[in-house]
Amino acid sequence: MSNSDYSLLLVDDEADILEFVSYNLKKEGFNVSTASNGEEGLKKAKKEKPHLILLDVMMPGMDGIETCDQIRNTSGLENTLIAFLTARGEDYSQVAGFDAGADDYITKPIKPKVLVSRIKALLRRYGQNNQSNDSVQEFGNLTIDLDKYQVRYKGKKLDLPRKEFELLSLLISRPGKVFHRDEILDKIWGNEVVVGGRTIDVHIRKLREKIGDKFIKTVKGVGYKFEA
Amino acid sequence: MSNSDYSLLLVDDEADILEFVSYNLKKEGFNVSTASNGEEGLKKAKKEKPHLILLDVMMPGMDGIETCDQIRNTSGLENTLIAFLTARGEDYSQVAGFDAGADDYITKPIKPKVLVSRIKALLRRYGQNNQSNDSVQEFGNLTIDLDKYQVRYKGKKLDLPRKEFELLSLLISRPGKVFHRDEILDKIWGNEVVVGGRTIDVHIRKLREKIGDKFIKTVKGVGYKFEA
DNA sequence: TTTTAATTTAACGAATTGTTAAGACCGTTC
DNA sequence: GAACGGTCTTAACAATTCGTTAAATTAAAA
Repeated sequence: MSNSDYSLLLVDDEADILEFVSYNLKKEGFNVSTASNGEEGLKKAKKEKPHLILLDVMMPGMDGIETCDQIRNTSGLENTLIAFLTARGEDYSQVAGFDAGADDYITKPIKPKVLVSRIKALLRRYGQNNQSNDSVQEFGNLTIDLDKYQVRYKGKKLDLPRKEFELLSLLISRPGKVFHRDEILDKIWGNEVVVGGRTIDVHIRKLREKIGDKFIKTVKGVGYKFEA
Repeated sequence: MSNSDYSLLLVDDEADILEFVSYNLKKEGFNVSTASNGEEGLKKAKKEKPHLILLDVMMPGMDGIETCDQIRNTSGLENTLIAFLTARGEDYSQVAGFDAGADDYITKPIKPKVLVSRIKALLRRYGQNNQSNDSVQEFGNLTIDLDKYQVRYKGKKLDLPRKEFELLSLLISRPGKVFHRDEILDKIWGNEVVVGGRTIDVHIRKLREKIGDKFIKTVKGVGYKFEA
């Protein structure tokens, strides 16, 4: 799972901080949305169901602790990750924060890199809990499972030899994209290995033998591509 | 679930801290065991399988980061919670800590109440999963009990030697997934042990001798996988 | 048509894994 | 502490699968 698979909600009343933190998180690929007070945060949380909510503690109106409480009591958000992000490092509020059901309590100032590390650590566990380890991709009657080195064609299991499997994986990694012969050699054989000019073709042949001619297309003079 | 249902392992080279922290955690009802260096910590972790490990970063010999790495690569401990507990608040080590797979990074000095809050937060969210593990898995006429180091094949009890059992457990931990030879060596032999190239095969052979050829499949050039 | 590139086949050689047996190692028991 | 039993590792060789090449054939482009 990459960062772009996760959505974060950032709640803080200070526009500067909102912008600075949000900028840094977006740069890392996260999907970030923001709210400038507790009420708005709660509303957006309900609507967007983000994976993680970053909450400022001190806010006018509904403060962070209370917002956290409300979130925890909202059906569908009981298990959302919540981290306080605050300038106060006092014991009282930290303990209170955890008591309100927070998963982390991060004190400002904090460098972006460190913040990102913490967020990743939180999400890492989250992703595990909601185990959906799908390394499986489907294209019509063709299924490929990267982890299991397993290809299914028309429901039948196929055990492809390594090079064939890697070649297919590569093409599938970006469906539609044409991979130049050089590129294929680089990625699968490595640039120090030298093989004859027809080697790729033979493997393509064997693949087509097994999964039919529809998926792998030749682009003459250039290379091959996978098409769904 | 109360604190007394959880066991913690505390690893620090300073006896004072070990005693102080341990005292405070015990007072809260946790089952606490201690180790005064990385090697000892790793050993105890393997034996006791605690719910959470508190690791000092700076230690003579194997430091916290390395210890964390090793723990993460130990079969059965991949998902154990790890929190660094350190006097250093530098960015580098904090990021490095999370990169090593830690779940929290706590900087000293910290008041006992706050520490307990953090620990509770960690256990609250993630401690549940590793609880009440069935530890018994069934695949047709094959049964494996992780806790009891016990395998049954066609109703017969099999007492597998340790390495064979660990190898089987590893493969079974993610049925279908292909484990690369490197990966197997890492997880079962550890990355500092060097063994010959045929060692894995021989163990696989012995396993197949005992549980038949149907379960363990070879993926040539890659590794092995378990299939139900 | 001529030329160039891709496909297909079969066969060989290389690389990987399977198998067996023997010895090293370790803890236990007498 | 000597003998024993089981485990782990290594080494040597066999078996198998895989990858590559070459050469003939077909298809596409100029």
